[in-house]
Amino acid sequence: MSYKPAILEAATHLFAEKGFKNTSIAAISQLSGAAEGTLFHHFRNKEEIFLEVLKLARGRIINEVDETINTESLHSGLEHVEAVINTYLYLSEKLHSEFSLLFRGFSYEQAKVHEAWRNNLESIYNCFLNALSEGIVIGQEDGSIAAGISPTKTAMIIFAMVNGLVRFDNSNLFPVDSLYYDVIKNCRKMLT
Amino acid sequence: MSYKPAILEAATHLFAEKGFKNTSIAAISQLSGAAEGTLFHHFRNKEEIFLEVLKLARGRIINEVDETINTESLHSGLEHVEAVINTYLYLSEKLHSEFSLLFRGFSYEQAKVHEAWRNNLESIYNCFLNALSEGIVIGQEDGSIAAGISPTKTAMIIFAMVNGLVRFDNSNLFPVDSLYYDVIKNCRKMLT
DNA sequence: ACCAGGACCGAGCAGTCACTCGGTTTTTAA
DNA sequence: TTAAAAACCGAGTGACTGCTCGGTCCTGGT
Repeated sequence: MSYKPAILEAATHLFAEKGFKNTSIAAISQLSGAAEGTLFHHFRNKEEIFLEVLKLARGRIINEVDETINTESLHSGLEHVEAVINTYLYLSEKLHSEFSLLFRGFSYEQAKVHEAWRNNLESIYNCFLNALSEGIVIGQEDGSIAAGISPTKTAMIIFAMVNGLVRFDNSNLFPVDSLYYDVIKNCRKMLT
Repeated sequence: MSYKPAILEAATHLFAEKGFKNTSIAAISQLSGAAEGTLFHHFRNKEEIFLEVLKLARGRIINEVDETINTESLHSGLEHVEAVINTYLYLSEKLHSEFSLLFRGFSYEQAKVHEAWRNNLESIYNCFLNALSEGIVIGQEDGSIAAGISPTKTAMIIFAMVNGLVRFDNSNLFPVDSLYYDVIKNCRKMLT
């Protein structure tokens, strides 16, 4: 057996809670049970640990999205869009740590230096954005969504809304559990 | 003359770009031109510098909001809401660094330790949230906004949307300049 | 002219950090 | 059974951190 999975699990939680700089190798070592030297046996440096954590999170999130959306039987484009939103809200609770990683800001500078980090984050965002705009296109074909609106622009706006709310909740700024129904309701207003 | 303003200005930019932990006293000293010792003559420690930076940002933002909204002549609640949104979009560019500070996540843990930090952030958010829900209430009285909706809930949803978009832009994730008109349009759909 | 007090300085301190390295233990495969 | 490989260990290292402290410089009031 190897400590690698335990290290990644511990690192996921610590990076999510405290951020990259605020998480020390010593802390990951302690939480995972592996000695500090062992961390550097499995990973070249701290940044590589973070990259692997991001990859893992991306895999988990995208996997769940594909599964949830493809499993459900959707009868219209509007239902498709609503399913994506519900999935996002559902996953933000189920994969709390992974979403916290998403929400930790990566400034322009950091992203330029660590392009690999940003690529992982972007592909998670794009997964949802694409699913939303696909749903809108389908909806415009079957008539469940108004024809005049731009799929990509509206997808971005809806995503910003849902993402913004989840972020409030995730960072304990405002409680938003009671708003989930209102979100769907308002999206319907925007789309029909 | 005192280095205090220069220190706060330098700290604002560095904290906004790199975050608290990633900004060193040495860096603030270098950018401001003041010696390291001088920083600790004006401030007790690094955390106090950050707190003063937050206070300054809050003052600037809230001041601008009051000015902009009170100056404009608004004929309906709907116009009031739209003015708040436009102000937010406008300020996010004008006070770019200050907004970056807003967007840097403060996890539950950090916020518990540094309650004063969170209070400043919350009061900025509440400034916009209150302005939005006030506008909705006014709009429901004068008939420009539908009666059925909840002011506080809808204010939160609209704010999440606008805030989410600005955050995308601010952290260079997606360019959203072309979406500003669509934001207003979609808000109108939600409110009428 | 003098002095008190605030502004300013930067070498130095103790602590923390990511990371290395020489070594032991465990696993794997022949 | 044995030997190579992989996993693991933790004391040690140098770079960096926030912060202190003894001192100089500048300014305004008398």
